[in-house]
Amino acid sequence: MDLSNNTIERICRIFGHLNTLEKKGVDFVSSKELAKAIGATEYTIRKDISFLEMKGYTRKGYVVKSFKEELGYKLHLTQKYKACIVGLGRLGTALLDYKNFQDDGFEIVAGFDCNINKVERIRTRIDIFAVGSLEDIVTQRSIELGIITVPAEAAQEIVDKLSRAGVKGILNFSPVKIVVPKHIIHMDMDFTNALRFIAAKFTVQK
Amino acid sequence: MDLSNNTIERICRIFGHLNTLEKKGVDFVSSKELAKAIGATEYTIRKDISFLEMKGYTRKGYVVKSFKEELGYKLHLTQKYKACIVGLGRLGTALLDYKNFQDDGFEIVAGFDCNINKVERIRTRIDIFAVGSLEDIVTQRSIELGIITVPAEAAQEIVDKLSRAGVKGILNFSPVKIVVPKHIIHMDMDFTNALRFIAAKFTVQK
DNA sequence: TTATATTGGTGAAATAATTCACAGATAAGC
DNA sequence: GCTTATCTGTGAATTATTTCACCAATATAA
Repeated sequence: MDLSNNTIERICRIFGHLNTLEKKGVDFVSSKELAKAIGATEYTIRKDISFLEMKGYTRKGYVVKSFKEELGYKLHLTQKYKACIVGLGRLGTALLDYKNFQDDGFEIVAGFDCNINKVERIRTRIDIFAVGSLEDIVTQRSIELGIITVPAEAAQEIVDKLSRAGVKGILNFSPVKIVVPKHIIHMDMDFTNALRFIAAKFTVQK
Repeated sequence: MDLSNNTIERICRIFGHLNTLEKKGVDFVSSKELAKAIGATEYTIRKDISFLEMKGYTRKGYVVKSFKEELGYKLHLTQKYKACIVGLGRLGTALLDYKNFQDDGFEIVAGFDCNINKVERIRTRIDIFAVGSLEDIVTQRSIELGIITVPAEAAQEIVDKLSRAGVKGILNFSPVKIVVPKHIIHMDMDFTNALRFIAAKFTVQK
């Protein structure tokens, strides 16, 4: 398959919404409803779905349960993923126990920090280690995802460690551009830039 | 001005990078260097800059200091913005003290939670209130930005309160689509969807 | 049973965004 | 002082994305 980032992003949101609908006991959902739920047009949603070669039913829409399962299968969202968090400041420790991750099949199985004192002090049921043992632990535990919550100046070093340890994806919360090998998927979550974006749009509207 | 979201996003990142360069004492920066620093092509960067009707110097690039100032002025990123955080769970309290916000001119001036006990328990220098007084406080203190870190099911209610209280922008960390009046700018930060996106790209590459 | 109103699927059209190509400018080197 | 290499600015070309238009299917209602 050969999908654009926009399409993948929307499909992932659709998957999340289907979860919600399933819990509510909804059986069918139309492209129009999906579009409204994730903030897109019905045309775009139908095109996205057609890229995945999936089918709905005339005058009824898509069957929530089977549609979600097929989507999950095709996008590998049904399986569990093991993740680790590097940098146990306020944000990192908050994410250690972030319930939504666990609910969605992303299990945090380790936390790392360069401050040994912190490693001893944090109270959590998740195993905490010094950054020095990152590569060993990530390899041993077959951790596939790295979540980076270290300060900007340390981010690239952690990216390199995670890359060497063999993670397949990185979610970067530090506010700098990181350089990541092409075969590793990564995404940035820059809070400050998000606020800047909002502030800029106050005046520079499209 | 009439800029696309992509352009605004990149320009904001450029602004952030110019800050870094200025602190390092760098005087000039080329479109190629900027492109590398924020992950874009030099063509795109130059186009973005041309939309803002700003000029660089042949064979030297852009003057870091004045360029940053002009950018900050044009995009209203130089002024201070007052923000509040609604929902003081792990993430919300982490953001209360998020240093990068303050450094970038976004000042958190209030926190809100529906749990009164929590309001009394949290130790921070920022004023904490019950959600019941949100509209009053936001209005009184002329808070322009609302940061939402409540659970999914409470998010829309908070959006409505913030809207009535007159905020100009909303940064939404809850994992649901929120409905926001058109005149209010908003942006979503959905961590779980970010992980989904990464996992989906493992297999569905573009 | 028939008509009607919805709903999906999809090629084509329209828009949007990015990249290219190259002219113009000029700092640096010789 | 002349040449050259490099850097910006921008119209044109290309590529990507979204929207539209409309057919096919079918549940629902009359």
